[in-house]
Amino acid sequence: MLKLTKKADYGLIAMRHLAEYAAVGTCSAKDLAELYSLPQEALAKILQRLKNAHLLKSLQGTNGGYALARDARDITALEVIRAIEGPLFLTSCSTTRGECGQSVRCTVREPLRKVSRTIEDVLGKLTVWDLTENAEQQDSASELVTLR
Amino acid sequence: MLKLTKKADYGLIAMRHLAEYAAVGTCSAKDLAELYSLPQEALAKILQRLKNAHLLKSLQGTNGGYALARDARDITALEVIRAIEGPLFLTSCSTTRGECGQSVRCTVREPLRKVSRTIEDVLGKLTVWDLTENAEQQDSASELVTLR
DNA sequence: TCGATTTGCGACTAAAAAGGTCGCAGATCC
DNA sequence: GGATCTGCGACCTTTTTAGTCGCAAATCGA
Repeated sequence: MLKLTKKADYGLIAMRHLAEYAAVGTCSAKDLAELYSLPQEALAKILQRLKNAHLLKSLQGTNGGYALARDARDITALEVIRAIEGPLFLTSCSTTRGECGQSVRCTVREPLRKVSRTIEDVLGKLTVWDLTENAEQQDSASELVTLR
Repeated sequence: MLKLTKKADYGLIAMRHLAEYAAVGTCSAKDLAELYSLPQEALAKILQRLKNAHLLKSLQGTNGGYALARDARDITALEVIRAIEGPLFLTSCSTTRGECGQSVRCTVREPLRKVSRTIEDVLGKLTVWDLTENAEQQDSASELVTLR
C-alpha cells in the first residue's frame, strides 16, 4: 500500500549511518546489524546490492566492511531505493516494458504517471546527507517541486 | 515496492468511469467488471468499500448500481486510495499509531515523512475528474507542490 | 406476487511478494 | 593458519494481495 519495503528501510538506515560516520572508515554488515538490531544476513544482501549499484564500496577481510562510494550529498534516496527494489511504478499494472498486463483498458495509468514522476522528483532530490542529523535542522529538503 | 495495489487501480478505474458517465445514471459492479475485464467479485468488494467511505452511493435491485456520491472534481485520488488501502505510510516501520515497531532506532523515518507528505499532497490535489478524458488535454494537474 | 437483478457481507483458497535463514567459497588481515 | 569479512545462491516462512464462493436482503418490473 504505497509503502517502502523493509529492505529499502534497512538500506536507507545503513546509508545514513555510513554517511554520518564516513570519516571513521568502513563499517561491516555485522556492526550495522547490531547497531540497529537488524537481521544480519538480510542486511548483508542489501549492502551487496548497494555495492553492485556502485553506491557503496567494499573492503574484504578483517576490519573490512562498507563505505559510501561517493559523497553523501551526491547519492539520492531514489538511487538507494531503486538499487534495492528495482524500478518503481505507481500503478500496479505497469510492467518493466511499459505495458499494461492488467486490463485491456487501464484508463488511469497515464494520469497517474505524473504523480509517479513527482514522487521520483522528490526522492531524487533527497540525498543521503539530508537523512543525517546534520541536515535535520536545516530545511534543506524544502524545495519547490513541479508536477509536470 | 512503492506501488498501488490492483485493488486501488480497480477502484480508480471504476471511479473514473463513473465520473465520465455520471449523467447516464448508475452502473452495476457487473457492468464495470465486464467493461474493463476485471474480476467481478473482487471489484464488488472494492465498490462496497468506496461506498462505506461515502465516495459512492448505491442503489439496490434491478437496474441498480453505483454512482459518485459527490462531484468528480471534489473527490481526490487520495481519498479513493485511502478508502481501499487504508492509511499510507512511506516507511514500512510506521504503524497506525506512529510507533516504529521495526527497529529501536529507525533513523530515517522522520526525514522521509516529508516525502510522504508530499505524495499525499499530490494525490490529494488530483481529483477523479482529472483522471477523465476531458481533463487529459488540459494540464490541470500541473500545479506547484511545496515539500513542507 | 414472483422472479430476475443487484447490493451487502463474510469466509475461504490460491498466488505472489517480502522477509529471513543457512551454507560455503574467496579475500584479507594479523 | 586462523579469525574476519564480503560474495553468492538456495531455501524456507510469513505476510500480503488477489480472487472465489455462497447466501441473505433489497428492489424493480412484468
